[in-house]
Amino acid sequence: MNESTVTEEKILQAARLEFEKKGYNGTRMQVIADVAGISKASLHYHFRSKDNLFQRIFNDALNDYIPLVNTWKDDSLSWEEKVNRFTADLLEFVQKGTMLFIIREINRNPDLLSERIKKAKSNNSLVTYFEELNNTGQIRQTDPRLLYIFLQSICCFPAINNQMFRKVLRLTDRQYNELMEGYARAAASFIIHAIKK
Amino acid sequence: MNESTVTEEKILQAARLEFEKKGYNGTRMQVIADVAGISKASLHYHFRSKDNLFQRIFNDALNDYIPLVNTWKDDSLSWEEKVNRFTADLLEFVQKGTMLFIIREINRNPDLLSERIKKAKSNNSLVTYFEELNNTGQIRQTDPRLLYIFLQSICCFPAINNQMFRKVLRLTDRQYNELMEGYARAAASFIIHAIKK
DNA sequence: AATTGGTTTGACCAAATGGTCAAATGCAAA
DNA sequence: TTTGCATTTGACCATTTGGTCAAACCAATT
Repeated sequence: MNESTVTEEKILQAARLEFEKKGYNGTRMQVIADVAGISKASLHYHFRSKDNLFQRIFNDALNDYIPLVNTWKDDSLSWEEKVNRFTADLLEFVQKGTMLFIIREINRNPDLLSERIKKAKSNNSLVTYFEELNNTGQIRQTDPRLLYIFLQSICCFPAINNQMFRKVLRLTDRQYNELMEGYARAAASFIIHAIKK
Repeated sequence: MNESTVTEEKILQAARLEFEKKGYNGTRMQVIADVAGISKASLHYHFRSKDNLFQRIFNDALNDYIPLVNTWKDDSLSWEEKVNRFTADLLEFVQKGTMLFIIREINRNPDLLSERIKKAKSNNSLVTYFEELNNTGQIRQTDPRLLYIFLQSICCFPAINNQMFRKVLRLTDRQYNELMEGYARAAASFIIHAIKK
């Protein structure tokens, strides 16, 4: 890893931190430079502009997220086990705090998604999978698209809304962490009960 | 309604629009003034500062949201009917787009919630209600706090993440609206199946 | 008509902010 | 040692932005 790559790595790390915490509009190039331990001029040398740097960070985030939704085929697990694995995987990702970042920025500028989705695989594999379960009568008849939304909602929302949940439920950080400890399992169980015959 | 109140109403409406769409950091006082059809100086005459105006808008939003969670006692509906009403009420609110605003700003500055929650009623009425259902064995044993999170997630997340859902599910605006038409009922049904014995 | 008091505004200000540039620095090859 | 090239940086710039202020405006009262 040459010297330039090291600097750029430091920049990307700092930028990820700042953009995810403060959002595009709340982020200052000077702060990114400070956190990375370099000058603002150097920052602009490596990444031409704020938009440029942001694009990079945002795409990296999407790249971490999008593949998560495609873990439904290519193995012999039962659908219950697949739900278990999906909630576990998604919750682990979502806990990093990247989800609110993605949603916030997509909402600021919907075009951020448009290009990306166009070149994605043909169809949502979760939807296809549950359509099949529906057709073969293995689950209670449910619109697979709604199922997709329910799963995503239950997994993603707690991480996005944790400040509110913490306070409304009057939990200390410790108590909240304890509660979320078993969240993936509880969520999977909730979902499975909701759709099994 | 005197002349001054009219102006302030115009300002509040414009400010709500801007703050909800762009967030605190993305909002410009000049734009609020333009949308309200007055000068920036006049805007500052009525609301001392950006923070001041924002506080007002944010508190109004919270005031619309918080009471929604307390519709669980004081009537003779069955718990299934209460779930139905809750999802319907919450979804109606959430459709207005205020939810992402609230979450985004709380995340920017967690203190926005702290003061408010302290002077709220003693305990979350949904949690109390489902605790009772648990104790009297009317539903499948489930941590009522998790239940609270599940309900909120299923109702709130679609409105927050609609850009993503729309595109990932490859739906036109028309198709998406059709899908969301029956969302409240489908969500309630999903939840009821998940916890009934 | 003159006075008064609330309201509105154009002009202006200071600070913040993304971005540029020429000069300096360091380092490897010749 | 010198040359050449990538990297770094302090100084600087133009624009944006929240906020101020004195002067103008206007409706009601005297």
